[in-house]
Amino acid sequence: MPLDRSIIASLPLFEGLSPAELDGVLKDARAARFPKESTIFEQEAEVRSFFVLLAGHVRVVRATPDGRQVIARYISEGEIFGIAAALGRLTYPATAIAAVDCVVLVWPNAVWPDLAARFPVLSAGTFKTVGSRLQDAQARVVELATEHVEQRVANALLRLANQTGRKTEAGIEIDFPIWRQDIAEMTGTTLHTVSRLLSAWEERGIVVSGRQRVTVTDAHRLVLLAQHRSKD
Amino acid sequence: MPLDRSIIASLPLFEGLSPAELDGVLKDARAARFPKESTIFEQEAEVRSFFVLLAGHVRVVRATPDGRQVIARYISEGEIFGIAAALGRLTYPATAIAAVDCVVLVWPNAVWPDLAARFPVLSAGTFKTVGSRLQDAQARVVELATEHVEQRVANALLRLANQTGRKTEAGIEIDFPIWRQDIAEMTGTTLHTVSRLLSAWEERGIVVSGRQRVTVTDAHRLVLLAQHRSKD
DNA sequence: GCGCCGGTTTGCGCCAGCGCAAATCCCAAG
DNA sequence: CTTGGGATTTGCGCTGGCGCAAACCGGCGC
Repeated sequence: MPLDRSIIASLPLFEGLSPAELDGVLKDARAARFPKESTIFEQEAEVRSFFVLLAGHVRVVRATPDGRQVIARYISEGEIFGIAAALGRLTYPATAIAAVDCVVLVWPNAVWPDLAARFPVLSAGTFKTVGSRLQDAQARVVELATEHVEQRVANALLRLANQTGRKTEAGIEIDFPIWRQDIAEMTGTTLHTVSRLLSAWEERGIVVSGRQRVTVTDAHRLVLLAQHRSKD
Repeated sequence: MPLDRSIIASLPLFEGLSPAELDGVLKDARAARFPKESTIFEQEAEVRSFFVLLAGHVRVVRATPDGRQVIARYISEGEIFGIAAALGRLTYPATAIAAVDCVVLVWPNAVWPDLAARFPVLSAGTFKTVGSRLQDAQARVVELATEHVEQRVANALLRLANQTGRKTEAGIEIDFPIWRQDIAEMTGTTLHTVSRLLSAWEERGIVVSGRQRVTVTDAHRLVLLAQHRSKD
């Protein structure tokens, strides 16, 4: 396993583990590569593993019975995901797809109880991750329930820019291929509406976008759009 | 503390604890009564305690910066809530209000790490609870993103009926006072639309409703409404 | 260089559901 | 019994945003 141990050791999740302990944690793990657009695990499939993302970006998608789908979140480097087992589930609630070529650590889910018991740091860190996902999900519920499409799309772009933005001379570019349909599935709208919004924003100099690419050039005005109250 | 220990012992959360262990868990708890419509904890307030609901129903509400609010969930008897501390938060992300007169157990949040370490059953149970809340929240995201108001309201009523329904001769009655505005805040719509829907459903014999009261008389047809695809 | 294919843009018509406003109803206090 | 106020119902007009369809565009393979 030619993995850089020091990079792994520096992940927040493993903070506070001694090198020996880290060895113990990693003993049961294997590294795996997932090429762009390949499936890491599938919704409804039996839970066999949990994962830590070392490099790349992962898209987590929930499909509805009638074939529509919603992007639950993007996983960034260093995050733990696929932890359905720890939450007492037998099947994955969503599908995970590599948005770009990815490197992940994989543990068989059976080792979780042991790891969690031996390394409270891990358990607490996972609690924290789950907690922030819960916050996140509930914030999105509020957003979907109270805000207009324009605000939601603005918010989604801002979140992406914050989470995975790469600074370029033009502005903050979202660091993986994303197309209109994706943004629509993050915000509960249609690719048509997203396209219209991006076009309008591009005209006003707030974003620059093209095929599978979005760059936020004026984050400040985008924030204003995101906060815009219908009653002001 | 004139609390019926056996009732507490029978809660799923405490399953698997010996009577002695249960004593240890309860040693740090105190019981408290919250009258109808009183606030148990407030959004943004510093986290001081976590709670288990012994009797009653609690409404958990998130307020938006512009004064609108969204009902995150109703807590039923036996559930743990206000566990922001376990999730690494310093303030509560929402406000909890007693929907009816309530009895709760209260722990100072400082005892959580100790309890979690000493009683893995508690920790795992809380993980499970948080996991199911996360599922729930993400399911609501999908619902809000893909379904129409009619389906969302139908789903909300079905969830309430399942979670807290009381069988009467007329059908399944929701067991606490709930008004149109509440249902609107659970589903991201307005009380007007909810009222129109309930009126229409009442005409068709699917529900009976009145002031602060809803009874589902034909759950089967309500399920059909909830599942109705726009393209059928 | 050309054509194809999938992503993107844009126009157009429509309607679900919101906002406003008024009427009505029902409980509870007096 | 009467009255007041909050909950609920209902009508009406308007519009945000969807669905459909067509045009457009840019990269890639041949």
